[in-house]
Amino acid sequence: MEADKQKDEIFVRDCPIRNILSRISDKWSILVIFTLEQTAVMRFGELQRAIPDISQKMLTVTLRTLEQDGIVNRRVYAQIPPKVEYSLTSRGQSLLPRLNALIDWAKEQMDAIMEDRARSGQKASATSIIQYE
Amino acid sequence: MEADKQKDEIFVRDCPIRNILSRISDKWSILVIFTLEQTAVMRFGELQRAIPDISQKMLTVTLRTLEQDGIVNRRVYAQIPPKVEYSLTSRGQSLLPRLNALIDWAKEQMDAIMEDRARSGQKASATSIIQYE
DNA sequence: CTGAATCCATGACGATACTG
DNA sequence: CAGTATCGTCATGGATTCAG
Repeated sequence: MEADKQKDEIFVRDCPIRNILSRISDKWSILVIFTLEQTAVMRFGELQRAIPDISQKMLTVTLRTLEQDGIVNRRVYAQIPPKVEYSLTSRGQSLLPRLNALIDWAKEQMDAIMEDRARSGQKASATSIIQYE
Repeated sequence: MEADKQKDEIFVRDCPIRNILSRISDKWSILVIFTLEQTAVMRFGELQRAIPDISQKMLTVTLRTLEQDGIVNRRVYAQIPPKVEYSLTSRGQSLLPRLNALIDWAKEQMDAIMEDRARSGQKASATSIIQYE
């Protein structure tokens, strides 16, 4: 009734799986989370240097979303020049083991998948930012 | 040297995490995987009925990708009308525990996240396709 | 029944410039 | 230093149509 002009923005299907996956499966969230795992507390500029490919905009957006989801803390110091520190919340830390389980699986399967995909014309240069032991 | 006209399509950063996440974090893959977990072998039409929101195109694309990654099997019966059955491969099944760990976490945190997000104007109708016990 | 092919809307993302 | 604002590009995915 109230949805005459525009479509209903409420979609019937949004299950927990999709909700959580959409939160961490964007382009940069995982990378930020793992970067913060290695260095518990980081300033904005540090994160940017640790993840060279990310733009300021996307780093900001990613951090804001992670903050909204209670995965990272954002601590602002009232000083000039500004100083803002980011760190994982306990919820963010509780996510790590699960994420690691998934990534371990990924590493196990990666070679095989790459071979399977070879004839599909898949690129794979392996310079990764985060070191996996 | 060979990249004069066009940009290099090879991006320096593609780490295993991103590679695997990008494979399962599209809109439908997870849903298909979990649907196939519940009913081991399903025909195309069954999958479509089990996931009402998905379009034929996206179901096809999703299944093709999952097949390329060795996560689902595709079995074609040479008959008219066509009959195609999909099922999880062993690799697909090995993914499930990890995925479940993540989803358990998601369920645990979901309520809290929703409350945190309330003031951000987040929609959340909870009619999910897959039942979580 | 199981797709393939096409067109198109949306939103994610990147580059750049500007600011307290 | 840590953002915000704006704009352009491109991939994702939905609707529709055609086909074996």
